[in-house]
Amino acid sequence: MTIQHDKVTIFDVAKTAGVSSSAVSYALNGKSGVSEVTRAKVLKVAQELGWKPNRAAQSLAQAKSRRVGLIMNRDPNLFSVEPSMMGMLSGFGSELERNDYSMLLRLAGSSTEELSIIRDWTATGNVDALLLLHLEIDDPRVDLLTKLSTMPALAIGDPTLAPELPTLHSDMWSAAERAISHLRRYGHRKIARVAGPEEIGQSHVRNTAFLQAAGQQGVQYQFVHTDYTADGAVEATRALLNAEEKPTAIIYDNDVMAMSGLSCAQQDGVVVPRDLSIMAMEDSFVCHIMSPHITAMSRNVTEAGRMAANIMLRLVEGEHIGAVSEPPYELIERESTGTVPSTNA
Amino acid sequence: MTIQHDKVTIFDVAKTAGVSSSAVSYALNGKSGVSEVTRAKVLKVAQELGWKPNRAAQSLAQAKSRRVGLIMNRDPNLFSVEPSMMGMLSGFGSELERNDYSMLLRLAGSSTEELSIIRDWTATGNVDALLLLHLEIDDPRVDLLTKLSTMPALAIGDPTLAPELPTLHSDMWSAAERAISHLRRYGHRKIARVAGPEEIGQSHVRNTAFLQAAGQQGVQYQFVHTDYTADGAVEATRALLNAEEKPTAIIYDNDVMAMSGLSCAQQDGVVVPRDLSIMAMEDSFVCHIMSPHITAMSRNVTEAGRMAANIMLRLVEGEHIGAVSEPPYELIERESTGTVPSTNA
DNA sequence: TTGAAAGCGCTAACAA
DNA sequence: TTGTTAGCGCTTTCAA
Repeated sequence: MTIQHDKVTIFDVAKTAGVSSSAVSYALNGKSGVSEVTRAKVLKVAQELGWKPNRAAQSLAQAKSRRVGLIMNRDPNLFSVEPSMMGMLSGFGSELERNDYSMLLRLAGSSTEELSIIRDWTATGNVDALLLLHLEIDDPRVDLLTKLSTMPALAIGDPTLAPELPTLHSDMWSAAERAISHLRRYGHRKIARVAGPEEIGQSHVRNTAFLQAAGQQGVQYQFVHTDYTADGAVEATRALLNAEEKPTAIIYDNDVMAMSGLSCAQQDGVVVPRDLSIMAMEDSFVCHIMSPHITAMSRNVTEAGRMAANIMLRLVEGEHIGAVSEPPYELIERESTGTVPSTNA
Repeated sequence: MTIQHDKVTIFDVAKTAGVSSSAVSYALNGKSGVSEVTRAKVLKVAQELGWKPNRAAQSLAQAKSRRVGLIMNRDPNLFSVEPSMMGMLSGFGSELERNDYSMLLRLAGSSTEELSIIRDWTATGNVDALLLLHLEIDDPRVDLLTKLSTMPALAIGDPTLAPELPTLHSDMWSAAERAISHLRRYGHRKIARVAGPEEIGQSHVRNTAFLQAAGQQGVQYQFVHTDYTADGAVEATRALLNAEEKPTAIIYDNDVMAMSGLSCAQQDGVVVPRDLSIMAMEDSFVCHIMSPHITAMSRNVTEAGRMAANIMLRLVEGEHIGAVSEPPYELIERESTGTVPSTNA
């Protein structure tokens, strides 16, 4: 009915409700200090006038922006191709949404640029906290943030990669243990793993986790690093299969799987002999190609995103948080869809 | 040297520079009304103190946020899988970066939610303008925004899909004309096209563009819609090949190509007979499989992103802008890489 | 060219 | 429980 067009402020609401502006503020923020009657009246009027808080004013008065920062590295691949990234973002974003927070996104062309964005944010108050993705070994962002120590930040990755920062990570040690024992149960004793680039922190963490798990379970284990190309993954696979200690099962890190565009079907049809088992971490597959079986070792990325959001909200509240663990990987066996082609290389 | 830690404001700068706060403001914003001597002094002091403007205060005073809004539909696929999306975002973001703007990102779980986010933004001043992606036919967002008319918005897509809004689009008519004449030059007279979902605005625009181009050049033409799955694309291809008027060339819309994970190689190896030419719009391929030729009909998505950013900046300045056209598609012929496998279905 | 001061819209401390 | 008022940090008008 009363569709106002120009900026309706808290004073407009106060006036038409016949109360003071502070009463309005209290009422609308659900704070005490105002009677239920006034609160109801204020809410009704605010609704009718279509009032919404001016975010800039709110931010200024409260020294809080209700925004969290996200820096996208110029290489869009890291965001676009890795499916877990978007899954996380989806959980992350929807949880922020529920709490009336939003994400501020900026683009960095280099590590230096990224650092200067972080500096900018800590000085301008443009965000309340920030999310650190794709941790690397000796990551300069981690350094900077622990040094500044004034901007809450959550790093997604193993605690060892960001010792002083709150982190959210999936328990690679238990995942590796279970992956290996799963393959072992199917009779495999020589297992290899195709890992992502060496400088990616996650690859490194997995290296040691798998090494230990394999050692404990007494299976032979080797790994090889690749870049994020299909050719690289194929190359690595060939190298493993031509080696003397040829593995009977190969585990592919999920990022390799995703970035290089490999899939079980392609592996079967194009590169990999039919009697080879393939296991990929996180969102991908374990294929037992001789039997119509697919087993997925899967990470709940959406839930991880939600957890990340909630941790950040608590960080903004000033809470101190250390290393948090995601829900454990799930091992899912199911029938193959049967779309695996029967061709071979 | 003088590393201040707590908030350094414009007054701190003014005091240590021995001038007034307004002088500082003028100096730092490059405005006239202050002598070069003072300006230099102020800049030096500000630098030393590590001053940066508080964004909330700036936004409040100027009624400008230096942010543009982006709403991500809950379906992360639309963002993650379609490669042109991230390419655009990259160009868009870097151009914003140069202008000291950033992107505010929110997640919508439904169309209704998306609309309410738009309403929220127009009321709270949280963004200065917004970018509309993935236009649909009779898009409710277009309706809402033309009705509100207070929030500048740029729609990415054909002007016919958002008649009242500024739009940025690639010229499908000329692209279709060139695609068809290209295939025609290779002797094709029966051409088919595998399009994306019917409700996607872009599919619709292409339908009519290709129909017209084919009519003008006197070639037979048909199209079929698919969903964004590999199976759907394969299904559609089969249907076309089993039809009476079997085409000798099939054009795949780039989004189908990207979303369904098809590639020239797969087409050759898995689904499509070897004597079939494949053409995909935008970032993908025309394969002349009998000869070692690949032709790409490619859209410069990064440049499109940059253009989008600059248009938005002008919109924020109050400029009136109508339909803008991206640089035309480029037709690139090159040698095949030779990785196309020789297997067949 | 300068400086003082009045906003911008909201929050929160303080009085009434 | 209320209303008044002083900030939050910056921009910008207006006098000096």
